[in-house]
Amino acid sequence: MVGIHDVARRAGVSPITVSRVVNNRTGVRAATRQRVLDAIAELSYIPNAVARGLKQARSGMLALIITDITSPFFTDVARGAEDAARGAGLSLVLGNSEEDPALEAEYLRVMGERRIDGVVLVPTNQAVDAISRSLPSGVPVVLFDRDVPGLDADVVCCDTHAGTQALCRYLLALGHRRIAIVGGLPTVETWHERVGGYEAALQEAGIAVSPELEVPGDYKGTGGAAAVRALLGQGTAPDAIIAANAQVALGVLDALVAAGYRTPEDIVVASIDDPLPRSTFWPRLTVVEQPGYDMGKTAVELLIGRLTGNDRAAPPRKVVFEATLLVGSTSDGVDQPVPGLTGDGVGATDGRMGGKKRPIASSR
Amino acid sequence: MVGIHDVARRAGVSPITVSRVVNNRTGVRAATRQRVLDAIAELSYIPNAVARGLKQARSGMLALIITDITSPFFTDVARGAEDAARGAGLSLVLGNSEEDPALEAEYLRVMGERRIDGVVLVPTNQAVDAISRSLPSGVPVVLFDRDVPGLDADVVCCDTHAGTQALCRYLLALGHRRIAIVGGLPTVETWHERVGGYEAALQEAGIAVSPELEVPGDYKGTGGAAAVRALLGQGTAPDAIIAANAQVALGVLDALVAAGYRTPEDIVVASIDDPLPRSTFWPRLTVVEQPGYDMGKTAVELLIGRLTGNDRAAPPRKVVFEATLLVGSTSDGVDQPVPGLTGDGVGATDGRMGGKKRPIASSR
DNA sequence: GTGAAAGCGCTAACAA
DNA sequence: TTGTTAGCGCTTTCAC
Repeated sequence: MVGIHDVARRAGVSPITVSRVVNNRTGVRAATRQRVLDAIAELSYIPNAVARGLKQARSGMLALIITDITSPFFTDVARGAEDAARGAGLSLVLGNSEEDPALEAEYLRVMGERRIDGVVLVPTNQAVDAISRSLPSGVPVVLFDRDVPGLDADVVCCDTHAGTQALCRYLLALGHRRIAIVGGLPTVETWHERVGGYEAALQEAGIAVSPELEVPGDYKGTGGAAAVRALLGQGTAPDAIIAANAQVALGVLDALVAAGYRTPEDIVVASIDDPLPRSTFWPRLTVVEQPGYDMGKTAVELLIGRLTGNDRAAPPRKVVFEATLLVGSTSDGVDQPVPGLTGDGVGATDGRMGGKKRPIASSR
Repeated sequence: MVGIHDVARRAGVSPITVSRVVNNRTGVRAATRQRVLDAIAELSYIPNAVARGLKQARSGMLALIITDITSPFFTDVARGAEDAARGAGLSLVLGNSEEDPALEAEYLRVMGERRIDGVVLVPTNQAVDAISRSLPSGVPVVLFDRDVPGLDADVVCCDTHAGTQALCRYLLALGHRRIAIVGGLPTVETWHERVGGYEAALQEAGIAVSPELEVPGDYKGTGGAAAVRALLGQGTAPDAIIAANAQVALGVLDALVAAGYRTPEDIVVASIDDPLPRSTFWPRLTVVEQPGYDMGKTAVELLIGRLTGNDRAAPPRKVVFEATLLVGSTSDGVDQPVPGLTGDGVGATDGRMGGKKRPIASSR
């Protein structure tokens, strides 16, 4: 393997001069620079980022650890994170924890040993220990999608409480009274957030909360289908069902069809996150959408802020994005965002983030 | 940052002994090992994989460079690749080329500098140069989904020629005569493969190939929708449409609905790859499915074979997986694989791979 | 504008 | 079973 030394000899300079050229640093005469560039080309020299990383104590890599790589939401997140990382010359190492704390801990350990420069983590409920044990101190962490109390980390998430509340309000406005919410994982904060928004909307409308209409699951399609079967086994069928995420929505629709129900004629289905790319498919669901791409991008940008030193020691920040209600054909004919229904201060814009996707930033 | 030296001093041994303990090597007395482990725990020592990588000239990382991270097929691939990599103690660095040769070259350059141990690459049509220029010689490459002639690399792909042929045969058996195929990217081999299978089936049935029924696109939903509009603008509408991949299928369905056509009553839609996870959604499409998870897993296993030396210098291998025809409700009521229709030797099993997903292995 | 010396943290080869 | 020596390929510090 040809090294910086070989290039230096060939160009008749010292290794450090080659280093300066490779890293585009000033202080090299144009003629010298050209000689070095020629030597690099002639020898097909490829700089060794591992050696550079060892010396500089920076690997140039970030970790992205998510809980479900097949979820369209996290796929969007990964794309946003990737774009932001590449833009800063960083690479993204992928981890897929499958909601398993042991797997999460294993990933954190490996990432720590690889001297990852920062981590975007969708935490399980046992992440605190794993983080402090596995990561070298000083490695910045951005918690994603879920907050974990008692951790000195930035947080990027989406206000699905307000989003679900808006969605539920909308269903109530359509005249539905027996609304179910199904499919979220009870060990994860986001499920309780969504149920909270749902209950808030019911209470506003003076409707009693029925525990049997809140059916948890595992954020997967099978759980959604099982929830529907459970609901239909009860005395009275619901007239609307809110699926806790995209995959659950597909399971719900499948189970409804299998049981002989039509959507939206018999039972309306709505969802947190769109199960289909850009809502292209028919029938369009009414959904509350999280801006996954921008959330992923923002998470990496927060990490980069910590790394480049500007924000190195800033207090932990929490960036909350707004969910957008998109009304589709499973509940009615409209097909536009309905911002008015979001209410409660959601929609406020924080200047720092550009406000494109309406994040609401606040220190914690 | 605490290093191996600090641990050694604390345990009263030499650094190399600590190294042996950390790497679970034999030749350390149990008592000594325990002293070292205690010291590691007391100091919260985290081994530095960057330094180890520099010394051993192995980074312990593989690259996965795909062309569309939002495609459900490649998502499955990533999951399979991830699982295989983790099982071998390797990490996966992600790249998303978006079918852009420049971006692909950039990723290859960065991965080369990071001294990635191997690459799984979904190549654009300009990959040959980028590979030879950017990767240190000796880094094994597995071409994925698409073959690139003249490259000393293993290949993992799926026989979508046969798959599309089977799908088209099936549509012909249902009585369709004006069958279109839409949405693939003409710069990519896989489109021509699929069209080839389509034409073969037509010719078997004695039906002339009509160029206006072969409408390319970009493997995205918008292209599928545009293709449908083009087809409907022609004199006679097709009675069946084969979408070149999952995303195209959604665009096709969307455009059909928008134009007032029903599926399957007016025009039957079928697809290469299922646009929805595990076919849970209704109406189920008739699809030809590629085993993405196993293909991704196999690709990484091939790389590992090259790395561990068993197959280090073996001639390039090509592993061809079989596509499976799954008949769904958009074309009729059945819902099972139809192996009989696959014909032509597809379905043969290669012992080496276990045959679970029926790969057909052959040296090139 | 350019270079010499030193060392990042680890492990291979050899020695004891 | 344990330790010593040397060096992976690069960049930082200081000197010229």
